[in-house]
Amino acid sequence: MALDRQRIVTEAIALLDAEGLDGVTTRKLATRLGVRSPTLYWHFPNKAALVTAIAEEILEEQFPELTRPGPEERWQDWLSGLATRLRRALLAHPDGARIVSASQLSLKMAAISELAMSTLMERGFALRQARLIVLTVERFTLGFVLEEQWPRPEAGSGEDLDLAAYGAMFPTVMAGVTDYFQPGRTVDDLFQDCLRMVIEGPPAAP
Amino acid sequence: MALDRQRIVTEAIALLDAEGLDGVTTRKLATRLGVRSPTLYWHFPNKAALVTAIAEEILEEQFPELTRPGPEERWQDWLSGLATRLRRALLAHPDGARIVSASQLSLKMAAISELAMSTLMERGFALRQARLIVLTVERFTLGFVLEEQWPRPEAGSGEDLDLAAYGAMFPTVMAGVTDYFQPGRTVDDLFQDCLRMVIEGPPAAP
DNA sequence: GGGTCCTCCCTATCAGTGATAGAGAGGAGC
DNA sequence: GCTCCTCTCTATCACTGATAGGGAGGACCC
Repeated sequence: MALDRQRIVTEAIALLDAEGLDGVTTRKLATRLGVRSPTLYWHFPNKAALVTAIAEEILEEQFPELTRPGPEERWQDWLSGLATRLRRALLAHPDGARIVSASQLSLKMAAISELAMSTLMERGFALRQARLIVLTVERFTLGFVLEEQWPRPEAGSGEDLDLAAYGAMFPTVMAGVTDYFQPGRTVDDLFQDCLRMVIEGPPAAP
Repeated sequence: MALDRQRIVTEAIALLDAEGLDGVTTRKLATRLGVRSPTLYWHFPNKAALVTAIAEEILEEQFPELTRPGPEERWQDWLSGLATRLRRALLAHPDGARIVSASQLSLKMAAISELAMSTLMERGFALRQARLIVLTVERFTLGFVLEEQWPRPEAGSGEDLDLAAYGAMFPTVMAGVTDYFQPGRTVDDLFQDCLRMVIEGPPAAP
């Protein structure tokens, strides 16, 4: 099987799923491809370019095509769905947010921005407003998933002890966390609630 | 001069300022301190702990003390100021956002959250609402600066060419950028505008 | 005073990383 | 048949974070 960019990226993502971003080394990837590591440098100028290609692929998986809202659909709901798909893309692979945030000038990301901004303008927003809204939603989503994705589950160590001390020092934060995740709520709900605040606005100030 | 954590962190930040996060290696840092690199491992268990300490120091610089709003101050203005200080902290050193986002369980960050949430609750917000607002503002700010801070200015290469192609593919995005940075506007204004949207709510939907 | 422990820094060394130089196999096209 | 081009190889670099284990020197106790 010939070695081309697409096959390299596909295998890189498999390796990423297995070992996380830090596990994606040129040697391990080459071994998986039945090849020696310098070979990769014929297809990619350096590792950063490879990571960028991975980022594009991750986005592509979740956005095979970009669709505008239906005529009856509220722009708020449509934009919220777009952000949710973006988050899903970032969550679909370990360190997804780190990877996408490290990839500069992503074409797919730009295409998403283009779609969102032009859609908002069709709905009557001025250029500047459209840009503000889209930028805010995108960067919030990235920041959210970045923190959400941090601690690769490596349980075992003294976790409760830290949590107890933490709760003593920051009672309100602690109360907020435990209050929030009470019945069947998940981080997904948290994201949706925050996203709604960004898009629809915060609750009336008391 | 005795070597202690504080002196190591101070010198690490000087090195960070000079060479960026990737330039902060144990050897370079040790050389600056007049010491050999394994010595650092007596003071820090590993490099991640060092980076976390750097993150705490970066936040500490900008938040030597945490102050609540005055009785007449709108919570929106106070919270906006808090986020602005957070952004300033992240921007004060190269890769600041990367560093802080990579540091897990930052105590200073938790202290900031605690202050913000309890302040909002004093102003009448329910626990859950306070948490949503604070979380959203924090993660948005992190995401914003993370992207803002990306391209370490390394000009020279074919930059205009890319921009031209970019503009052809994504006209609305391009128009938004050029429209925005017209007269004396800067990224600071962009951040403030986005932040206002998060805190005060988006403009009335057309 | 003498012994013992602890703190702090050292030398030597490891495995692993991204990356480059330069050789060579093998097919395409003239 | 020759030449070029595409692709992969071996060999090697400079560096990285990290560990093992030794030793100087002060603190502290008998």
